[in-house]
Amino acid sequence: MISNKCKYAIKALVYIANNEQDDRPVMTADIARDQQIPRKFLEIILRELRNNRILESKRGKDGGFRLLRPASEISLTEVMRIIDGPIAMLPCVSLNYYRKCDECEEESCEIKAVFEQVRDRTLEILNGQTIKSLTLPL
Amino acid sequence: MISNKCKYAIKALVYIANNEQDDRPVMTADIARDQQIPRKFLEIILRELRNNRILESKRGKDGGFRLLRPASEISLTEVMRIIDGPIAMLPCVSLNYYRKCDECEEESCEIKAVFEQVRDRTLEILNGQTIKSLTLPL
DNA sequence: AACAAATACTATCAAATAGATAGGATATAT
DNA sequence: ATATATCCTATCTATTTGATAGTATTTGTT
Repeated sequence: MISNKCKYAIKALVYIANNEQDDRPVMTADIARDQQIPRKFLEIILRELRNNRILESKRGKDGGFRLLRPASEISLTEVMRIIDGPIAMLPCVSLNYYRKCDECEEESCEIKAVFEQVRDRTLEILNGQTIKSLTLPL
Repeated sequence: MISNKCKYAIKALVYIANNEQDDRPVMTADIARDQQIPRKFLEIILRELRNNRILESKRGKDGGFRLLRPASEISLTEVMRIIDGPIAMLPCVSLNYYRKCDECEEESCEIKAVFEQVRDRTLEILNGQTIKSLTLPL
């Protein structure tokens, strides 16, 4: 399962992508209202995405958030890794958050291979998706 | 990520399958020692698997656990669902633990389709795996 | 009957994570 | 100046994760 936080992050980014026709940044309050995301929680998420160079922010009146890159260059996996960490089902099989298991030697691990397969199939799908590909068609 | 508990459950079942040549049940203490799983925690896991009709137990001297069915008829997904619950990445996309999202209408959900794909590819792999297929070749 | 050895059960417990909320500081357009 | 937005810090509750302790019960053996 991905966390609610991660789901909110993805939905917020898609919302921003869908509403960036003019050059005014998108406000937290608008996203929160339209996507039914708790406003203060969303603030934290958007700031985290900004700290990770997915968004840029503008403070003060007429402030808000804008994508720092084209939506087509923000992959779903990148967002998921920022918010939730590993995508793989086992730490010892994670590409970006690898951690050795305490209790088993990997050479003799019976279950590692299966979860490597799951990881590969999952990434095939998720790597192909970007914020752009999740937006509404024009 | 699957939980440690789930990883332990799978490893314990594979261990039991690998050690059931004679008809003596396999003891918690042996599994815990050989697989480096905390013993008391393992007790809880094995009891849970017994309550879910994966294992049968025998108490008292020479007691222990045995598979209730052939290893080839215990799928990996069944075990994972017992211990960890849903396999899907979103509740609204889970086959066995479906739950509607609070904040969005599914017809207009932008991210549902992707996670349905991930679910299908994941299940293709995991459904094909059984405790038998994870055991050591003879 | 006594004993040893195994699971069954109940009750906790600590740490981490999830999912937020509150309140004030700071920046900016008008 | 003022209104409005993000920024930041602190806090909070509930749940989950991962586990431990201690006792009850069952069973095979002597």
